[in-house]
Amino acid sequence: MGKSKSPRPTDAELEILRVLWDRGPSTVREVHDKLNRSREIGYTTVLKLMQIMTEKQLLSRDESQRSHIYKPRREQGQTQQQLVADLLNRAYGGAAEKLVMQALQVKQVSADELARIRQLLDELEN
Amino acid sequence: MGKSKSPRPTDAELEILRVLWDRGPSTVREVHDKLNRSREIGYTTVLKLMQIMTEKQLLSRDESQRSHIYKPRREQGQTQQQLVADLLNRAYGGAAEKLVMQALQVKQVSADELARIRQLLDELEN
DNA sequence: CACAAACTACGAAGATCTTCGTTGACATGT
DNA sequence: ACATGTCAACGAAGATCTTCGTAGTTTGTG
Repeated sequence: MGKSKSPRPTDAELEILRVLWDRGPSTVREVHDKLNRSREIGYTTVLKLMQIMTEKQLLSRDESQRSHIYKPRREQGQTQQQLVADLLNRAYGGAAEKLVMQALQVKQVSADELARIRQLLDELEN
Repeated sequence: MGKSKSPRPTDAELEILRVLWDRGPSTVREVHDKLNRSREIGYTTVLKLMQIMTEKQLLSRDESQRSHIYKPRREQGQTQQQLVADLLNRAYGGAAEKLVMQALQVKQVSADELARIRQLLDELEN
């Protein structure tokens, strides 16, 4: 045993991942500045979270500088895919069609985007 | 204070909701029997969860019989929609297209289902 | 050099989630 | 009417999440 597979990121963790996806590899300071613009949160809170995420293997960090530089360990798409697969199983019993339907109804999707989805449907047809 | 809006169901709560969606209104015993088939879980654990869910307004119950009968307070679709909207915001920054794409790639979708999705796309075009 | 600023590490508090044991009320069969 | 089984209520333990204060270290500046 030993190897625990990487767990689903929590809400706060996902907030941090989103910043890193957006900015690329960043220091705690940078992440905190970004988050702090939308909500009040202490610097050490972010630091602690990022340390824990590193333990959990959600992030890796470069410690060669005094200000460590963090980045996600898995690709954005990979994490998102895991999350959507998870929701699919937990809430839809695996019925992807239903999930897709509801996602499309929740949010306005542009004509361009609809077109790209159609294209994907065509590819899936084979 | 007082009126809190109904929170996102937790994992264990969602398990219970799925049983109720499946079976319709049910007693704790019935829900427990169903859950217990797939994993080991105590009767009072399920009872407690369902009591809490009732407090949280996720369920309502009929107490006229000795064995109370529980049912979800919101429609299945409404809850699912809330969950998918939530994931959309938390993990995709609202980009429904991306979520849809990844959902389709995660799970095999039949030709029938693809057709129905196409139809929805057509409707959304207007 | 000495002081201030910025950084990491650590511990701990409070909230929420999940789990179950215990208790007391009620029902059923003999 | 008593023994057995079923039920709801409650409390509490242990896990995880989120938050931040404090302490100690390194860097930069006068």
